[in-house]
Amino acid sequence: MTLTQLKVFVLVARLGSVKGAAAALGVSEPAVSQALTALRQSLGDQLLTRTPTGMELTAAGQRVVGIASQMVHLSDEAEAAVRQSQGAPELIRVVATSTIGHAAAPALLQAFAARSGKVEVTLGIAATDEIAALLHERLADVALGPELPTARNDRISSDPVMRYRLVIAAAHTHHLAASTNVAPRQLRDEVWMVDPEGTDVRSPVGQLVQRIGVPAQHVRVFPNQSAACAAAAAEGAGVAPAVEHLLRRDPAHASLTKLAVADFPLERLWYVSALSGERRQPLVSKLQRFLTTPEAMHAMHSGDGGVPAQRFKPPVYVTIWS
Amino acid sequence: MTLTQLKVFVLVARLGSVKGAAAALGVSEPAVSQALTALRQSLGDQLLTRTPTGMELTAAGQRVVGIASQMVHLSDEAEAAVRQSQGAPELIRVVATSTIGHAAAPALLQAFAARSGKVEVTLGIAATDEIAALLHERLADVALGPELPTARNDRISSDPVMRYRLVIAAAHTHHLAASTNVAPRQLRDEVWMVDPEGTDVRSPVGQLVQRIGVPAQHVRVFPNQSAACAAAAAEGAGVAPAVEHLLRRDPAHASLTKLAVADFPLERLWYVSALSGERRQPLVSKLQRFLTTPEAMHAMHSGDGGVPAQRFKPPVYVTIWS
DNA sequence: CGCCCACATAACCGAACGGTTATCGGGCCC
DNA sequence: GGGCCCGATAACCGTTCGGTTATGTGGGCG
Repeated sequence: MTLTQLKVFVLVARLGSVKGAAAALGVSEPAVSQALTALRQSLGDQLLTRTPTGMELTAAGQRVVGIASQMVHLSDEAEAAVRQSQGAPELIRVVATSTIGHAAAPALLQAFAARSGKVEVTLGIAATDEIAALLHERLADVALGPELPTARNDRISSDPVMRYRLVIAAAHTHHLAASTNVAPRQLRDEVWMVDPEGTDVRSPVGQLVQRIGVPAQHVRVFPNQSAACAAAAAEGAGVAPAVEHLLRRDPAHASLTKLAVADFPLERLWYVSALSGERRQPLVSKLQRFLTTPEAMHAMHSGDGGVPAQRFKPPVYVTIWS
Repeated sequence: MTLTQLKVFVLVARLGSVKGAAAALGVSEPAVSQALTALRQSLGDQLLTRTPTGMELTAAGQRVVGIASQMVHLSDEAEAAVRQSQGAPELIRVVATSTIGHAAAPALLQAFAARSGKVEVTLGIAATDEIAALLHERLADVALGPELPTARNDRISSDPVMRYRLVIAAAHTHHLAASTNVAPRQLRDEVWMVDPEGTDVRSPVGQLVQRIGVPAQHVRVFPNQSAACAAAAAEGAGVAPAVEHLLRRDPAHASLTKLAVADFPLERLWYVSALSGERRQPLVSKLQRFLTTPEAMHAMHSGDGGVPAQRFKPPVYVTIWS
């Protein structure tokens, strides 16, 4: 399997004709035909068959053409990436879960970048179980979020870097606001206002929602925790799980109270995760060390703004529904 | 640039050592070193530089290693795809926007598959502006949804296949339920209960929300239109834009009414889109023809169930936040 | 029937790929 | 300063790749 062979295959599949592909590539017809034969042999399938009306994809060919097309696309992209980053600063690509990614990471990473000199930091948001894949595919260098399960023999290491407390926020007018001892089960019929991480069964909030047995239609998802808190404050009903020290600097803070739910505040840890088996990028270790410094703590509590986070939503995907 | 060169590069980057990579691959050290040199020349960047502690990625190398890793991954995947689909049925991969994907497409595609014999149909959900990319990358064969803008010189053709009417549903107890003439602007302060497509500014509902100027915190997103309608019915407040004929067979139908909003019901069309410049897959044309038949109309109105739709959320991505 | 069109195959060729062994060169460390 | 470790380079070699021209082969169609 060769990139040029793949390129030829994709073109023939598109045009439905060897002749057409040859013309498009400016080479002779047998050249195309041969490239196809070679690919056929190396993959063990005809990929394309002759029909009266042109060339048609086999079942396997249909599956392969999408993959091949992307490989071709990526080879172009690699060249573009090099051209574009000649002399560019060092790059560290951080991915975080929703809560930390919106509320804490921007300020933290800005402080880190400012302190490290010529460094470019990017920040993406993803669900917990996407994060492992992103690290493995080297689409992200390091992740901030809950501890990643070290499933099978994958080589991801998670180290705790920061302690936080999860509280249940609600409006002052909430019917449980005055209670001094709320049982978690009492919250089952509340409307839960959560950020996207709240739908992630591997996050603390997601697990909580699941454990209590909140019905799905009572869970309202907001783009971030701040919006969820604002809604809880505005509507005067419903509960919004929130990170205590982030809540404190939230605009809605004044009109919210923490419910006295048993077991709360919940003590949890944020972890920094990266591929461990291999040589860690120097910047990754540097970031990890930075996150445990008082300077980082201060940056998180004081600042907002900084490196903007965006949903990890690239234009194109690799593997389709499988 | 060769696949084996990329494989070598990724391995060296991981291990931070030429020697280690050579050992891992079971080849001599110069073989690895040379592969690296060749890649360096073809890309025009050092990619990896020697340091006292091992090999370190350059700025360009950092960008390339993720891309290279995926190309290697994809080459494996291509082989797996062939093995897995020897003798498998023909495949047609449909992508649809949220509304049609959940409510109409499953029944339609099931009817199509049943009628066509040995065919495998998969259905994915994506936002309008992801769809064009998915078609271009050949990750989907055909799309159902709104008309796709024929931007630049891209070769996507959109053809109308089905007419539908958009209505504004609300609970019988809604304060505007009895009005016989509601101006759109009156709905600005309502809570809008929408499916994910409602957040897509290129969908009819998204445009409506934007045009009326509904503030973001008044938009509640539900996993599908049926859930949004159920919430509107249950809460007795808020409005849920819905497709009229799909609403008719919705469980919440009995407790909902259509508001008499000016300009409503809105007449719209669903389109089927595919790459046009190239040879169209026979199955795609077949599906397109099928969708205009009375049989398809009947399937959509009667059935639910069928081909299950899932969010287009693969494990791995191609392009990073750029 | 035989022509024609389009893909496949054959035979051939230069260049690149992927591998080897041997040698050079540049930091670290004793 | 002298090893020593590790990567780069040199010289060499067989195989594959990607291309050519020439020659099958097989299915519509006049």
